[in-house]
Amino acid sequence: MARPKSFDRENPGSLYDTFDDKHGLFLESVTLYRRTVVARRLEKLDEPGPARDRIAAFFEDVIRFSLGEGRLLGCLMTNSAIELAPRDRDTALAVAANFAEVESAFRKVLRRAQVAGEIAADRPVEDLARYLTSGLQGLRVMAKAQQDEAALRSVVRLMLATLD
Amino acid sequence: MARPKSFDRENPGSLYDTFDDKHGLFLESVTLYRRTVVARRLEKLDEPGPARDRIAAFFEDVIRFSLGEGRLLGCLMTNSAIELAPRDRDTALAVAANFAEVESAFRKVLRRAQVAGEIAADRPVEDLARYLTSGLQGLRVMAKAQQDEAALRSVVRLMLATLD
DNA sequence: TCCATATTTGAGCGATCGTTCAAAAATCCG
DNA sequence: CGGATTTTTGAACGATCGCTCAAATATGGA
Repeated sequence: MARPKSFDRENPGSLYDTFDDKHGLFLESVTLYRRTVVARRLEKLDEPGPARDRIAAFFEDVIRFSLGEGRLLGCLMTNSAIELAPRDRDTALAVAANFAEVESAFRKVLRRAQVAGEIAADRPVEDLARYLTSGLQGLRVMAKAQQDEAALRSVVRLMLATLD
Repeated sequence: MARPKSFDRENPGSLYDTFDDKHGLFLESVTLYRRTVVARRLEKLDEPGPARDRIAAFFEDVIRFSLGEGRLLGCLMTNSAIELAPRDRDTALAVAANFAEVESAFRKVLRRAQVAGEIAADRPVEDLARYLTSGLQGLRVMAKAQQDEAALRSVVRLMLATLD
């Protein structure tokens, strides 16, 4: 794990006073990330306007981020799921809770779309929300290997077609 | 990176004679993985029978692997995409080539399905193949966080519905 | 002001990392 | 056989890891 010199060469002690150990510091970082980065992103699904457009805009944002600002780092939750979750129970719990949160946000907007008549009332909202969450993770992986914006957009287009 | 003691405490030299360095060894491992594990899995898409059933069986295999034998390690290509690709050009190239290969295998089976009349001739095979590849990666991430077989299967069900 | 207490500091511990290489052992050739 | 060559061996290097703690400094109360 990268560590700025100011934290471990000049004054590692303060870090170990505040958090118990490296693992504790990491878990706190995950919590902070969820409360800021993830929360902010999910809020976008709640914005006014046609619910389906909100979902499309959400994925458009993710693509832009993945190919731009977040090209190197990607998403901490996706990275943690792949790198840490299988061998670290605490991380696994945090990641599972995060995915549940994302799913919940999708459910909310999908129900809104149903009420607005944009999505048929008999579509399985729970399954669709999970499907979108999984598809989101797929995009994050794909974006790391090929920076082809048009390709990623075509994936999103087919994902959104499932809502019809 | 895990290293069996026999390789680096008893005789690290032989390893450095065979491969230049740790990075070279890793790239050789990726190549071997693609030629064995990935190739074997993709062959399943070529087996006889209705093409759509082949795709369904393929994803069923992936779910079984992800929750069973591969629960801890997962897929080397997915892991490499997330962990290494953004900072290592060689890995990025190998992962991109791998995903292209997966996509190509999906295209092949989708075309077969079109010829057999199982999938409408006007469906965009290229986009669908990429969509399935991305969806596959999504499953691999989801499986690391929640070992819920029914949930993963419901995702696959919706993915396959896109083929209709 | 003076002492007690709290905070900041960075040197440094033992472990492991990626890697090298001299010495020992095995193998080959005449 | 014997000597030259190749292979095997594991000790060890410098860097970095996660982490600790005594000493230096700052701060608070009397």
